[in-house]
Amino acid sequence: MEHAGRGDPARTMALLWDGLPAARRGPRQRLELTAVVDAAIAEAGRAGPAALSMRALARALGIGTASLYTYVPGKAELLELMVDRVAAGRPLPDPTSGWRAGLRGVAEADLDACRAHPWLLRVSTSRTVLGPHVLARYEATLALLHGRGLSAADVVGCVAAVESYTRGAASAVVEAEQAPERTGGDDEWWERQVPFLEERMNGRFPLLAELEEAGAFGVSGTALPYALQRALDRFAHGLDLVLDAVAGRIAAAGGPH
Amino acid sequence: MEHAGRGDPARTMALLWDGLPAARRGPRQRLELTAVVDAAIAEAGRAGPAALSMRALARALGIGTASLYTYVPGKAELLELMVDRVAAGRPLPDPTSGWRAGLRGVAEADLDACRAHPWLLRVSTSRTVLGPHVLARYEATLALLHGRGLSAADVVGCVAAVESYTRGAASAVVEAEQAPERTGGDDEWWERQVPFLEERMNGRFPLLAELEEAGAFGVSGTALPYALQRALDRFAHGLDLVLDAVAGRIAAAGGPH
DNA sequence: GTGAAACGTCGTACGGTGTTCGGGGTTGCG
DNA sequence: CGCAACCCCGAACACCGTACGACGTTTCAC
Repeated sequence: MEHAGRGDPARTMALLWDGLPAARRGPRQRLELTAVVDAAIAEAGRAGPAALSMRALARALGIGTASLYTYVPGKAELLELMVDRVAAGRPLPDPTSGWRAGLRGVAEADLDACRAHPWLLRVSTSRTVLGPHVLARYEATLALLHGRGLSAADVVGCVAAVESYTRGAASAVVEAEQAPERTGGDDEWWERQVPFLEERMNGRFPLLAELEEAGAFGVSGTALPYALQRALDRFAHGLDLVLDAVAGRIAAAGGPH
Repeated sequence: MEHAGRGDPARTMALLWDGLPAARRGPRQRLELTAVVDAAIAEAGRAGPAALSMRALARALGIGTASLYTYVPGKAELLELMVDRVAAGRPLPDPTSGWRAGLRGVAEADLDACRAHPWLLRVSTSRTVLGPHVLARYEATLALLHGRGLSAADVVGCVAAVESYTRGAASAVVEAEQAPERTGGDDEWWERQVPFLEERMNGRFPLLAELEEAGAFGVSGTALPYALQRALDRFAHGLDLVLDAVAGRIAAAGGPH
């Protein structure tokens, strides 16, 4: 349903790299492929990640539902096109300001993209969307770590680790961000849980209680809802941790830092 | 749809901690709540993560679809119960063999659980499922890092970072594992992509080509499909990286390692 | 210039989803 | 013993992604 990479790879690759084939016979298509993809992105953003119904998309474009399938083989392929298009919108990392700032920038840009387009987290990662913009970003990210003494496998491995961390932490952020929309109240949910929780876990989890007492679950500000601010704090904290680990590998390899 | 935490928190918490309320009037329910949850887990595992339809679950249990709603307010709450039940099946980390082995064990147990129950990755993380078994696992995981000189915030932050990494890397593994089931062939997909890819990216991504030449995309074995083995290799490599970072924090804090 | 093949369009239909409603049957308290 | 409370469930609602086939348009080959 929400998975990509399902259809004919040849057709998908052709759409990603070349767009719609020029038709020879018959009436011209009323729309450009980019218009379909852009409208899909807008529609998915508006409707939340329950996401994008082909009917609603067709309505927004002013065409019949079935006509969508002349532009795109199916929803899976459309999602792949959307992923590559979003990747096109993010800036490439700047190699002049150092690998650490660059890698942090990539992770933060990915987080921003996931917050703006929550459906990104629902499409496949293993069968990477092999579109031109996705690959260009990957190439530029690898370049940040290239030539610092790391082995080729380590370069790829470190980038993959940062990406995995980003994906996991970003999904926590996105879920925190969307949660209030589902139940209404901002922190209301937590507050309503508290009495039940305290009653049940009364004394059964001493370490949790101790850490809570020590402020381990506090957040850095109150402007945002608690759950969101906590997820953002954790994203930053964990990203530093992962980048420290990469720094350790580079230092061990003896390359320029 | 696949999100948890939607219904009445009181009802959900009561189900998680106390099970079904004892009925006073009317016929007894034919099933136990645990039977419903276990059947749901089995059904979701069998049907893949497209996952669990209330109709199919009711059929497997030999009851009408609507009857399910007398046990559980909705699908979201059922998913929460399933999460807590799966957590109950995983062993708690062993504190005697050191924090590193313990934390690795938690991450690997989480990976195993995600591979066995792919729908785990589709339920919310931010609004944690506050069930007894989930909390017990969290408490035991925090205990691995407690008393090693880290601040309370660092203990929580490091555990959160490992969890985020695990979630991201595990979703790559699970997607690699499920991908073949969707298109049939094991590595067939990659092989079919190659000719298109080489044609399009011809010379546009020199670093990618160089790293590929250097074997950066090789895998540690050929027994498993390529994409899955690569995801597993990356999981292990990145986990070491993250654990190194935690070790660095512990060393900097001067606590017992 | 004309016929026919190829193509875009889209109303309709199919099989699926989660959930609600209302009535009928069963149980157990007072 | 009566009646209120409860479980059960067939049917229906409002959606979803996608396939089919009729219809109108366009363009190429002759």
